[in-house]
Amino acid sequence: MAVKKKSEAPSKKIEKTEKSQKCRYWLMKSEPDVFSIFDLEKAKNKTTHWDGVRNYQARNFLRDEIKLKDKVLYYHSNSEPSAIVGVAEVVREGYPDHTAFDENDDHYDPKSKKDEPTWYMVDIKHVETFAEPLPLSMLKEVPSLKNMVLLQKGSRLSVQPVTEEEFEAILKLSQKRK
DNA sequence: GCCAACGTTGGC
DNA sequence: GCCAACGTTGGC
Repeated sequence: MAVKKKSEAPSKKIEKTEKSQKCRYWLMKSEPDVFSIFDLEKAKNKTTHWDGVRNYQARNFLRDEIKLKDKVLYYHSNSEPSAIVGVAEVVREGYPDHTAFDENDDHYDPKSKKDEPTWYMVDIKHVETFAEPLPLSMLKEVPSLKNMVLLQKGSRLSVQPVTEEEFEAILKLSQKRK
């Protein structure tokens, strides 16, 4: 090729001074009949796009707040039992949810235009599946989790924030159950 | 399958 | 802008 190769940067010291932006934590719900954590494990690169969210509050998180490397608790809703079943990681930040443009898709939304999309999604990659799911009934018994969005009465946000403390407490619970 | 809690739509 | 009617979510 005629293109001249750019010379390497003279030094790599940037890496050391690079600030490690603290990651945030989220919980995403999925009905296991539709897409379970096992489906995520089996997916190509163990990765999927989180399409089909049609709620504005959740959309705002997907579009504006969820960043690369953020950790995600994977929750099985409408399940027996409903439970947190594992962890995933964000590998692509918010971009338009193309299923909204597809007339044949269940989540088609004629109001969403390609040049001004209403709905967004992120890509997440499987990190771990808990040895034992952590059922809702059990989470409700844990004092340090009482403020979790998931556990609030009437809460049905399918993409919701989780505090670092809550996230750590849940990992610990999972360790204990092994 | 029931139903409470939410979110959205649309008439006024 | 109000609010009734309707549709959806999701636990049980």
